[in-house]
Amino acid sequence: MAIDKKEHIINVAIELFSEKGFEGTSIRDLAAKAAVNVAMINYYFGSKENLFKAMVEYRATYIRERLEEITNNTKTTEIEKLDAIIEHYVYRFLTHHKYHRVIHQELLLEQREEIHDTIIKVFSKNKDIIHAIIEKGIKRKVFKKVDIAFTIVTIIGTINQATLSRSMCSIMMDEGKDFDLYTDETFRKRIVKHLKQVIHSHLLIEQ
Amino acid sequence: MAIDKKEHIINVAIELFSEKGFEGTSIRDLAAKAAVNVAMINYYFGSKENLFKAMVEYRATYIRERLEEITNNTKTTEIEKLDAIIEHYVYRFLTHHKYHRVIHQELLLEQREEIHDTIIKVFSKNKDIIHAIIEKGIKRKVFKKVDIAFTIVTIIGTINQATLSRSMCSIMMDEGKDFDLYTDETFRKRIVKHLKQVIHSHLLIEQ
DNA sequence: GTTTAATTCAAACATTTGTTTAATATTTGC
DNA sequence: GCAAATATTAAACAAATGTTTGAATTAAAC
Repeated sequence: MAIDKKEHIINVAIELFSEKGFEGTSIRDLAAKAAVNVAMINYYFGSKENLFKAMVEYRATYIRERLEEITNNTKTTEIEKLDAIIEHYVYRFLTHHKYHRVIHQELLLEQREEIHDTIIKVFSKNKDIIHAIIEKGIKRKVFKKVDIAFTIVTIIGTINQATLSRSMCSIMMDEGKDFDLYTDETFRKRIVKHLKQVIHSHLLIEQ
Repeated sequence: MAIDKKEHIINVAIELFSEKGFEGTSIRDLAAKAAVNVAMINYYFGSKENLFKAMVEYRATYIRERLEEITNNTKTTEIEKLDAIIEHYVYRFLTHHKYHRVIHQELLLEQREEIHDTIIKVFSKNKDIIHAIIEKGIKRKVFKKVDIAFTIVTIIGTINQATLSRSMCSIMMDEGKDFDLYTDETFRKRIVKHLKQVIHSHLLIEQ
């Protein structure tokens, strides 16, 4: 019962923080939208900042499992692994775009140290996994000797740029305001296709 | 005299908004850091939001001029134009990273409609310029038939990802906290080299 | 069914917020 | 050098902020 309510508050927090930012969202906004009393948030989480922490940790490592699954599959080549990673990242960023927007904002602001560190740690581990795959591809001479760090920057940066801002996306796609990128299947496939193409021609020695 | 002071306040605003966000920065913080009376900000700009507007417009079109210069140069090929654009963007994002961080944040939040529209319009025009160059390259059959919109997303996304967050960058580069990416020349050259490489192999038909 | 613990609530708390005021100081135009 | 406009200030304003309180309600334990 209590857990359900906590989860409900966290989900409302994701919604509001992603729209208005952490400082832009008041406890009263939050309580109203979650249909609970203002005092409940402090009762459950202790403080607004602790709610934020709980929110961040709520989904912190949910990408990792899939990344490790992909890495540990011995039947796939390096480029197939990267393809799978691209597909998974795009899918996750689109379905959980609000959560990722909050995380992204906090990463930029570097205000709340503890939260920032949590995000950094999660990201760092995921980076290492991708790094290892590209490194192996280079060693096996199926990949060119590229700048691995920036190759990852391009993958994540492209996905972030395409999914984080609705209006930015509308401009890019020359789409109207009614177009919902977060549920549009052809849009998702278009990012994936493009990004795979970029990474393939960037990495593969012969194509 | 008045203009100098206005400019000074705007520069302090860029500094603080980029660190703490718009809602996270109080007029009193701002006044203290700018060493002016709190009332001066409303005296000069009317309101906190108007200061924000003034700040956004302050440098709104400063990239455009160079973009048009690059386009209008009849002696360069399409790929040379793109190379010049990449160099310029990276340079500008690094030297004015605080301003760009503020703009980026506002683009994500979509809170203040008027400001958001200004940013969108500026960005949209710049996009059109780059779009036209790639389109011409495709027509002239020196470029592959790529997804133009997402190619621009990759360019801007890579630069954003590499320059917007200091800590994100530190992870990526495996550098310590003392490393200052915004002034490091070899870092700048490394982004440019990587991004040119990515775009070349993505676009050019024979290399 | 009573006692104990957990939950919910409206109200109050002390700060902080953006903004305005009205008095004072400074600069400008002549 | 004087009048009018501009700039600067400390103080006050009302509204909003995160948090706490203490009583009331509900659930759990025995």
